[in-house]
Amino acid sequence: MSIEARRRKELVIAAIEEIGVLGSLDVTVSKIAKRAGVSSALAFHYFGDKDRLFLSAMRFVLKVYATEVRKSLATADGHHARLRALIHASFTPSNFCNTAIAAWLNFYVLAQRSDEAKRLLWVYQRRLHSNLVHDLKPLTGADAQAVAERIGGLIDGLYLRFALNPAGLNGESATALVLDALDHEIEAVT
Amino acid sequence: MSIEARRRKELVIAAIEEIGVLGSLDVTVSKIAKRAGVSSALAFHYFGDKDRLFLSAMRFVLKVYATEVRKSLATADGHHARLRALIHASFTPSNFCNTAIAAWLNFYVLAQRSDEAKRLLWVYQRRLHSNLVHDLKPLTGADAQAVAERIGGLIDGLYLRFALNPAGLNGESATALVLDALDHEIEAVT
DNA sequence: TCAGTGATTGATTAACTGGTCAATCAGGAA
DNA sequence: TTCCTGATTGACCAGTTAATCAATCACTGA
Repeated sequence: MSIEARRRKELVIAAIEEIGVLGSLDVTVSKIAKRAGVSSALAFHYFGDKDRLFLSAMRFVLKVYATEVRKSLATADGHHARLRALIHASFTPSNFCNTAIAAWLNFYVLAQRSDEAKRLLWVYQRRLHSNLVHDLKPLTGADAQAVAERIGGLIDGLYLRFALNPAGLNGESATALVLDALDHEIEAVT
Repeated sequence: MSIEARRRKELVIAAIEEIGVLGSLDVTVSKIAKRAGVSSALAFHYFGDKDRLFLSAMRFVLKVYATEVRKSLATADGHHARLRALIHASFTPSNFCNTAIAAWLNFYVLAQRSDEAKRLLWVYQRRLHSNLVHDLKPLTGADAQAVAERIGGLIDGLYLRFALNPAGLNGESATALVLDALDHEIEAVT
């Protein structure tokens, strides 16, 4: 791993942590750099400006999630199992933790003023949606679109509720909640 | 209406609008005051500091929502109708619009650093939850808690999705989506 | 008339922050 | 050695902003 790659990663992780601790995008480049053990000037050297550092942090979080999804799907056999895997991956500790969710919440705020941030979140939602639809279709037929909309929406909603009250929800209970919703949706169609 | 009450309301509404336009809490008191047609010093005179202005804005938004819910429930007869009214009220134009939702999203961010903001959102969630449970119990029995969790979560999730892409969703489609989820949940139990 | 009270503001300040830049440093190639 | 390139930084600046404050202004009750 080159020095540049390492520094970039360290800064990106520091940014996520700092956003997580502060709970907002109102973090200073200096604080981020200090957390990464370098000077703020180096952050500018590598990322150009603050927003590009934020966007890199976003890509990092979404990539972690995508990796989790891929890993989970690899071991799943059959449509129902794949749906379960998809839901399970959404509440894995690497995503469903304080820092990741605080950052994720703030990325929605960033998306209000950054088209690139909006695009990234959009890609995430579309991918989840099409994954859901793909395995829902054989089980629910024409209702797959609407069901996917509801399951996806519920997942996002639980993220939001976790952001407000991390103690009131954990990965397992959230997974169980969504799995039940899935079963009820499928049951209602058949 | 006293001058003080009028000014406070004007400033609160200006704050919500400004947050809506900027899409973040990174708004200046001066801009808010200018939007309200007064000087920034007056905002400090009435609210003491920026955070207390934000909290007042939050209370305002949540009160608008509560009013909508009360109005909607007043005309509903029977458990199922009350559930429909509850869901319908959540997607009324006065709540489910660009400015309100942008503000609402940022209140979740505010809650990351303000206990009072956290408490206010907590009250909102609890009230929705207990409202749902109250009318769900006769229809779903012991599952009422879990179903309410899912319906409430879905509503929040749709708010979030609207924040990202206001064009992809409107009040009617969102209402229909949640109503279908409700029907499927009830159907699955009976 | 006049004193008192709350509304209102322009001016000011102290602190902070994004971003720049010239200057050093370390290591490899020639 | 000498040169070059990328890593790294401390110092610095220009702009912004929350909060303060002394000073008006408008009105009311005695």
